[in-house]
Amino acid sequence: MTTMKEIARKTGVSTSTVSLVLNGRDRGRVKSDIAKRVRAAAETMGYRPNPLARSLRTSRTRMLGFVSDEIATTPYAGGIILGAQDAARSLGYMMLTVNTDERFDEDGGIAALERYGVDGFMYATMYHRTVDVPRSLCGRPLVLVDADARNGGVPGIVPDEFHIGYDATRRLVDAGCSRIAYVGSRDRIPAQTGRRKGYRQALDDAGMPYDPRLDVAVTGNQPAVDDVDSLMERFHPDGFFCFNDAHAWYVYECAARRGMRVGRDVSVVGVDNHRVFAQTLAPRLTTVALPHYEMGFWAVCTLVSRIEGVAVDVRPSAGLVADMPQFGGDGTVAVRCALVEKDSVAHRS
Amino acid sequence: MTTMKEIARKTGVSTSTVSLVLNGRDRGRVKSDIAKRVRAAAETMGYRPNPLARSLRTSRTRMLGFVSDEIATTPYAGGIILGAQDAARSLGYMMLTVNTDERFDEDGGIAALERYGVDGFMYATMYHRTVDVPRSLCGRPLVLVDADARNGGVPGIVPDEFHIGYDATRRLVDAGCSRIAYVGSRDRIPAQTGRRKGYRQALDDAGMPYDPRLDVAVTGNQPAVDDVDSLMERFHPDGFFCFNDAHAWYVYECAARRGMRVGRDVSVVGVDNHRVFAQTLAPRLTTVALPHYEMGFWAVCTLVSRIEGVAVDVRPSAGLVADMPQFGGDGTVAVRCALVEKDSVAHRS
DNA sequence: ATGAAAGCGCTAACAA
DNA sequence: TTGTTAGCGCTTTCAT
Repeated sequence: MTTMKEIARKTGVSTSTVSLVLNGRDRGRVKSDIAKRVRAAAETMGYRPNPLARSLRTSRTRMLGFVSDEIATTPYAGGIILGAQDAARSLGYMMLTVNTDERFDEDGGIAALERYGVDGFMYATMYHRTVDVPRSLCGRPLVLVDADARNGGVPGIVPDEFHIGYDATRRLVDAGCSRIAYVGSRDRIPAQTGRRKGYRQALDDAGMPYDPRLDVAVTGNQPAVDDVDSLMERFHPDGFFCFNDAHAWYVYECAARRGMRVGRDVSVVGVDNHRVFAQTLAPRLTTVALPHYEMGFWAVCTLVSRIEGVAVDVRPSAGLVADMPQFGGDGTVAVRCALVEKDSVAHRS
Repeated sequence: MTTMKEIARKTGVSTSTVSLVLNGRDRGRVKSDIAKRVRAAAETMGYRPNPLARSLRTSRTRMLGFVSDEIATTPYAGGIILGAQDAARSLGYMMLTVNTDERFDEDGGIAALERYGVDGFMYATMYHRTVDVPRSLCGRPLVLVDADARNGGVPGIVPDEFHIGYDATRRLVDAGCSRIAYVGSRDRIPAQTGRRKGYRQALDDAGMPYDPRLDVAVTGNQPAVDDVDSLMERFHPDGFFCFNDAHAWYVYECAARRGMRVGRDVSVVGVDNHRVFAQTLAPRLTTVALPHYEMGFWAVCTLVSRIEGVAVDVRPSAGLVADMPQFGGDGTVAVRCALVEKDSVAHRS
């Protein structure tokens, strides 16, 4: 590991000068040819600053704490972490990840992060829900991911549930469906209430009647299949907006049982909660992609811009971006989700 | 933040003494009542060591680098990270996570980790496969997770693919199935070859004939469904061992189409690759649980024991453990996977 | 425009 | 048994 001292010796200047130059604070303080020599030496010697040593003086570590509550076993997390990491790397930050089991040791992990001197925190939940922000996080730079703070006042990012419901339903409307069902969740979470609102609004905007019998909320597994089965049996929907891909599976199953095919006899749009469904299991499922990656990315950008007190300007790698909100906003912001077209929607216009 | 200096001042001793005491190296070097006073002061003042400052002297950070290749968007990762984190916390380590996009910037992230002074590395792939270990990792303490090193010589942990196939098939044999099919993958990866071997061995041990027509490898989506459909149509298997849960879905779909029910008319055992399937989608699916959590946990334990040169002894939190291998071994080790019983196996003995 | 010196919190020789 | 001193790599006054 090359140190500033070594560069100083080699260049015949003092470490202070090296420090100034290498931190880009040499404008009008160091003669430009000296600066050049220093930079050259640093380059050839492969100098890389030691962030830990630096932090001892500055008490800034360029490390970010990522606190999440991956309850036991969750498949959702990936994208968020990925997005956060990409942003962190672009901005020269490192992510320390910690998971709190919520009930016990909620602050243990946070305290550890603090000892390691992280510059700020992200608190992420693995599905969109309302949380009590741990008190140990109050006062520190903090951004919420996929979570609403019960007491408000904390910047954060969540999917735009309303538009998920709206766009999905709209897609079915555009395809010419005339009896569009919503297969929702029985949990009272923002995702359910928001998506359902979007569903109803889309119907309304399309001048289609809202039929409460087509608006179901299911739970469990066998019961859910039974409910969907009975929905099909009695009311013959020709389009289904499904709370998530698991719910969509019920429709696939029931359709298969009665000799119908999704994309031919019925149309289905589902929220791609588990991601894998759209990729491996049911490529034929038209999905609304949750913006996990984008949320992670946005969170880091926002956090860093607060830490450094300046706007940051990096963009996620192309192709992964759904619809990024502006950075740096206060309060919670919602990302619009992308509709990913597959062929599970029959066109009958 | 309380520092040693403050404790020293308050206690009327030198910081060296404080350091000795607080690091537990005071046996026979510091009078026990002084030690007691120091410890008491540390306690009441809420002293917590500053790991960064310490690392400047010791060049040991108690930070571990977790390098993974979450290709764009993977649902598998969660468990590994979770297990690794739990182990790390028990052992007083912190995890820095970084993802390498493999093609570009493979070493960028690793170099960053190195600058931050991690004590060791984990290199994890998000499905069991053979990898070239990045050269930048050579010579450093390193443990592979869910990966085989192409050139060998690196300790690591992978699932016991053979036993996955063996146990799953055995389960179907025990249930009285007489025509057991294997719905495999067309990828030539350890998971496929290993599981298939286990399948054949289990048949053999049960004295059942191996029928190559029941041993299929599918790919794609529609083609896969078609293949399974034709398998059912022509050879009427009564038991299916499926490469993973996505493959199992094909069986569900085809069964539904012909009015058959899994768990009644046919039996299915699948590998729970995506985890979510077993939980949400198909609780009726009897699954072999991949030991992601366990692998992460084991990896950290092994890594730490190599770093510190001593055996570590922590156990994962109960209820999550399939079958942990012993710690500290050299070379790659395989974890036996747990079979999770659901009711997708019909008993017809 | 440059350098000397102090110090961030901690550890480890070496003295005493 | 305890304290003094030096220094890890870096930043930052303050002299020069």
